[in-house]
Amino acid sequence: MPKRKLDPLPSAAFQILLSLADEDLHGYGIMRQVAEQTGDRMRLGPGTLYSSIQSLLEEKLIEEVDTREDAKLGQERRRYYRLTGAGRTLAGAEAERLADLLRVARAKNILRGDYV
Amino acid sequence: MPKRKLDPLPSAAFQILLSLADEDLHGYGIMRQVAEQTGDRMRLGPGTLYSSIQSLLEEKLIEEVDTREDAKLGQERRRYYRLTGAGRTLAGAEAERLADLLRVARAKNILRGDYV
DNA sequence: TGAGTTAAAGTCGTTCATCGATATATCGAT
DNA sequence: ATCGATATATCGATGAACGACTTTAACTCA
Repeated sequence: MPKRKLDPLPSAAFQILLSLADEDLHGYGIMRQVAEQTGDRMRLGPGTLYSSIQSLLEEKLIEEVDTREDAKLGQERRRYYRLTGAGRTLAGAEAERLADLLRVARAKNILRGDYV
Repeated sequence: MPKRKLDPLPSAAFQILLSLADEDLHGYGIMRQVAEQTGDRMRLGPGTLYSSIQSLLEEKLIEEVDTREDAKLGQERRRYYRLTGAGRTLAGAEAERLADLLRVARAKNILRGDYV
């Protein structure tokens, strides 16, 4: 049987899934969204960005959406992406995994103990 | 100025720091502790384990402790490691970073919203 | 109008993290 | 005496991440 790629989910891929959780975005928009979402502490360079998008598409965790309704000329270069059901599920599982890790960290007094 | 290694902190390295947060352990013990800590969802193979230990030592995030007090014969092969102050600080910073990510995930309804 | 900036998608090569197989040796139990 | 667990370590392959670079188009504004 063919081994699944993106297992474990690379952190760049998780960032991308997160950024698409509440809105469809194009590549460049994902870049900005990730930077914003992490308070600029994490940036996706084009290398990581576009190759991650490629894998996510292959695993059908995101899909490209036709934006014919975007009638603005000069916007055709944009390629919008949307989270699939599988993508949302996987992002949730990854978030749970991180939450477990944080529980461990808190139990060991690595993190101050207030609500995360 | 010389660029710091382990920046960003690889997830295997974080796991190791976590496993050392409340007790000194030797390599093999770290393996088992990581597996236990993550409910067996994450395992460190020897390749990742020993090369990560190497980098962590170089960056003085962990240190080797002489276990002369362990008088048991036949245990001399064990090499015990301990978290340094810098290691604890860095682990904390990484945990904060993950906590931030989880806040984003929760805000976007990726994670069910109870206390992590 | 033309210059510079930002938006946008992408390629390429390098470095580094991760993994699994393999090696080697000791220990405890059967 | 042999087997499985303990224990440390190396090696080679794969793959993730990064940054430099490229190309094209649109926007700003002097």
